[in-house]
Amino acid sequence: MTNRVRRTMPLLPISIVMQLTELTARQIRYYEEHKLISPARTEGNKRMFSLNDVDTLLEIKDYLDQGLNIAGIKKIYDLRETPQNEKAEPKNLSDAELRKLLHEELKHQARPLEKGGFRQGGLSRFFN
Amino acid sequence: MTNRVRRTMPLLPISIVMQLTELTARQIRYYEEHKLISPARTEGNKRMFSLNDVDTLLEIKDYLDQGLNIAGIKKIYDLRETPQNEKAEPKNLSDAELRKLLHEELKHQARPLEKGGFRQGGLSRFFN
DNA sequence: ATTTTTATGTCAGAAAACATAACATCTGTT
DNA sequence: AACAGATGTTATGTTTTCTGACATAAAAAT
Repeated sequence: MTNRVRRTMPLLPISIVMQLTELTARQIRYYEEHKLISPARTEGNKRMFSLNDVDTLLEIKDYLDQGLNIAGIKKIYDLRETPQNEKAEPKNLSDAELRKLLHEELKHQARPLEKGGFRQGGLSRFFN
Repeated sequence: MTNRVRRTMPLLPISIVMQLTELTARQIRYYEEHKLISPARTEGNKRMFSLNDVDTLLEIKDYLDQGLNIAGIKKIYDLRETPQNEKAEPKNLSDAELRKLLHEELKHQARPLEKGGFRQGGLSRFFN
């Protein structure tokens, strides 16, 4: 009878997002503070999250498990959101930074293998 | 990247459901009081609604617009949830009651024609 | 034509959920 | 050892939601 939720619609309070992601409120707010997500706000200033936000949070968890730090994850997202002019100028992100990022990632190559047991990516667990 | 939300999962606070359905909290609680919906509760007793609940509420709105009353809508839902043994015994719902229901509905046949402007059914508006 | 019932509005008081901010702690890096 | 990053914890204030009571307009019953 119904379809796909408009994934950007701010529907979920932080308590639900905590359950869905198994993150603490502290963590979620910290990631927002560092611009990894930007949940909407109610008139009364309460955060309201979209399904996209939840997806992003699950990704962040993954990246952190893989040894990346917040700065690294941030850079990855900044790159994504800037397909810009077909890979125009290298922008203001130095090669040094990118190399460091890559290095960081390689260092931790022996990854923990999904402690949750299963994680087929994103929100698939909650959908059908 | 993602799919269909597990429609029975209690995800939404009443404020969001109000927006989604354009019902007041009073109305939503009243319909619950009359067993048309049964939203989950948090530990702290706050209502949490599933997408199915939202669908149901939109249906209720429609039925009310069509002149049905709460009792009538309730009966319809009770019938639905009782496909039971392939239409076993007529149960405890008398023919008289059913005739009354039908009559009720016919009386109001000249329906208002969707004041909202558009309503293609269910949550489709919020999905893609 | 009254009286009753329905569906909803509104208000009050209490409790839950959430907000921000500060300080604490652990871990890995310099 | 000192520091920075990520998160835990606690305190305090605001928003949201709860239940319950009373009010009311429209519909139904008498």
